Amino acid sequence: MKNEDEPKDKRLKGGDAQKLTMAEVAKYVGVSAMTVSRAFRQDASVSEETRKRIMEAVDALGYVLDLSAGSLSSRRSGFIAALVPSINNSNFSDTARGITDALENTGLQLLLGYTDYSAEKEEKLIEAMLRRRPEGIILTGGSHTDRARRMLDKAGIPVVETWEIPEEPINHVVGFSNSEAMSLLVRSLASQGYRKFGYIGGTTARDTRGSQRRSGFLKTVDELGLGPGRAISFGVPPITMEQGGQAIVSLLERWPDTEVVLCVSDLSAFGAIMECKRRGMSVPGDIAVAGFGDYEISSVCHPSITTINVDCYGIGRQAAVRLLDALQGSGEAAGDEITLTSYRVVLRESTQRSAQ
Amino acid sequence: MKNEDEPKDKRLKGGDAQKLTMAEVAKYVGVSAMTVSRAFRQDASVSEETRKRIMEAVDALGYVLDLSAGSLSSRRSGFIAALVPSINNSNFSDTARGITDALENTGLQLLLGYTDYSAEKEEKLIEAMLRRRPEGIILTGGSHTDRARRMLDKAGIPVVETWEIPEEPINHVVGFSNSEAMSLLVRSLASQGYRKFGYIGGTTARDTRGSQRRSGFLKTVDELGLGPGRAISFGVPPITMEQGGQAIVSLLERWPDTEVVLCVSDLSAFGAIMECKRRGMSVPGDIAVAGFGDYEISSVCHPSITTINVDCYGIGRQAAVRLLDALQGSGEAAGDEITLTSYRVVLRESTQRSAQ
DNA sequence: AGGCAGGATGGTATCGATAACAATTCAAGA
DNA sequence: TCTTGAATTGTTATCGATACCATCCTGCCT
Repeated sequence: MKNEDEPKDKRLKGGDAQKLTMAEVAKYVGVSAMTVSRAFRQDASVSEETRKRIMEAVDALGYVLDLSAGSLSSRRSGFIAALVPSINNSNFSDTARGITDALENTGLQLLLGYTDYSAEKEEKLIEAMLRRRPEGIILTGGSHTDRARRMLDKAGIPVVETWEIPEEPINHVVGFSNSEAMSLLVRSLASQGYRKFGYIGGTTARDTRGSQRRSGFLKTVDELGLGPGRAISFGVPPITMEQGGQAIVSLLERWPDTEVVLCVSDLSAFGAIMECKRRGMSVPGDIAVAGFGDYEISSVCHPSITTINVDCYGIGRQAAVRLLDALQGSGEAAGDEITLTSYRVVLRESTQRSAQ
Repeated sequence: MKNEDEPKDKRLKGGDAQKLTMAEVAKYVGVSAMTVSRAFRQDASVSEETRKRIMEAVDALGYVLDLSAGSLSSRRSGFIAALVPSINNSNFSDTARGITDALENTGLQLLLGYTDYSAEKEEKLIEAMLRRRPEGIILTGGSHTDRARRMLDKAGIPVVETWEIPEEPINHVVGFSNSEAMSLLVRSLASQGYRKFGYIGGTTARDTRGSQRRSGFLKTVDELGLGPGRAISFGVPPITMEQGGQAIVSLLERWPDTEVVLCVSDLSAFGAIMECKRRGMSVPGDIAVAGFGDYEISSVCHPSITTINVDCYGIGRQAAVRLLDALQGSGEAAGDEITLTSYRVVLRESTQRSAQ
């Protein structure tokens, strides 16, 4: 009764076999489609022997599970959406990596988008993502359009905002205060004896983390009684290394006696340092420079660059864990939490005071 | 007890509205679900007036289209899958950006995965992606497991391999010969007068592009009669800047008279240069260094780094265009094509021969 | 006037898997 | 021996949108 003499040699040809469905696998094995479906999950109750036979058939036929059908009936898309400003920025791609890694073996897949630092683009992306019915969504920053907030609210899925502490969080938060982190860097350098502080970075509303770092800088310089901070702005994000170089030139033209320059990110700091060297200035001899983010480049660069180390990977990882928690124990712990991630000052050569 | 029933401002207040369906929008407007469905497409025949009313209702109710349902019945997932070795590498994230940009306004969404330079991980990812029934798939490189090839073949969707020219292409190819590109760089530097060439990079099977560059180097040095090339290997990809620094130290210990060192990528070249400077050596005075990939860092660095510029963004963009072509004119031009992308030598300070 | 093209809209049957529940088997305990 | 229930498998009804075809209506041509 188990002899199936149907021809089964027309596989490996692609195209025609594409319409292979679970029911056909079931028929091939001699069970119901439901049993095949169960064989694909780990928790389901299927006898080892049946599962083995099914999996052999799956292999022989080259069947691939169709999740889009499955997610419709189970009402679980298996997606987590995440939006970052840019994937070219290694800080954010580290975060994306953290998310992906945390999602491993959960059956959830990451749907990644980049907003290009634009709230409008973010709004569009959020809508595009929600159309896929993600089970949760991770955002960068706390600045969103009204419509975006409404859509997120209505979607009824957990939301995690990352990389900063929004004034009005939507739901969960995993991040740190960019302003305080920058403040810490200022104080740290002040305690090394630096007095005349310059800053390179934008004020644009596009990059709220950048703005927060800037205001942290200005506030702290003020608090320390070190006169008004000297700040230079340049183009819109994403910031380039080259712009850092241009900016430090203007800054030093305007305030030649500046002792140390803090930059919104390591990338601009690197650009600034390289431009200085190109012009024959010594760093930190003539001018000290610090960055933010502790990119790989900063430890390798000569001089190595003083910076704030941020746990980019951990932000992603923890954001995903928050989401998973919210999805599992949905009944319990409905509280929106703020998870603070660590940062620390990394003093390196670029701000070393020469012994004198 | 009544109070207990009250919702305590729980986050999921949109929960009830979540089950909002197209049929309900239709009822609200007084049309059929089919008409609502049509209103969401641009080509469909719906009167302007009806569409306006529907869209107002969509807005008022906060309805969001459900693509997972749509893709099941239309049998078009709206996904394109792309696998890159790493998203932390800006060369590949540029490619991802190229793909995303080319997909804009096509109604297709990018499903991105990273293989971590592992064929096994690639195989798993391919399966995970195929479960979402992507309409096309973009891979990096031409080295895949047998099972991966079988799955791709059976999937019956267009495949584009990128970043190199595989010996046995699956389908479409968008890339360039890494070996020839490296060869061009060698010849170019030889014509500047360099004679003693060193190379930094791995031989690992994980990074086929790296291996190709290496063999291109060795072959060309040999062809030019410049003795056997001096090659140093180091750890597994993803290569770090720091490893570049370590590698050049070993290389110069072993072959102190080396005149110029070529690196598998700009990142290791940068690390090598910085390490030299740290040790008080001048680049290019004492040793010349060149990279591959023309990362942002190379033009900003001091000294700026000689490299091969690769059209990373264009690779992504063209790969996506190939895919779109294959999807549209599926009847015509079934031929698998190889699209060559451009590369060029960029001579910079790091290999400048001093006038003497 | 009649007829007909073509735009606008509705009705129904899917798409492929899974939830929910029913049915069956088999083993162990009363 | 009968009962009970856990383990395994089957049946049916969806999930929510869209393909496909039918219908209705308007306006224009001969």
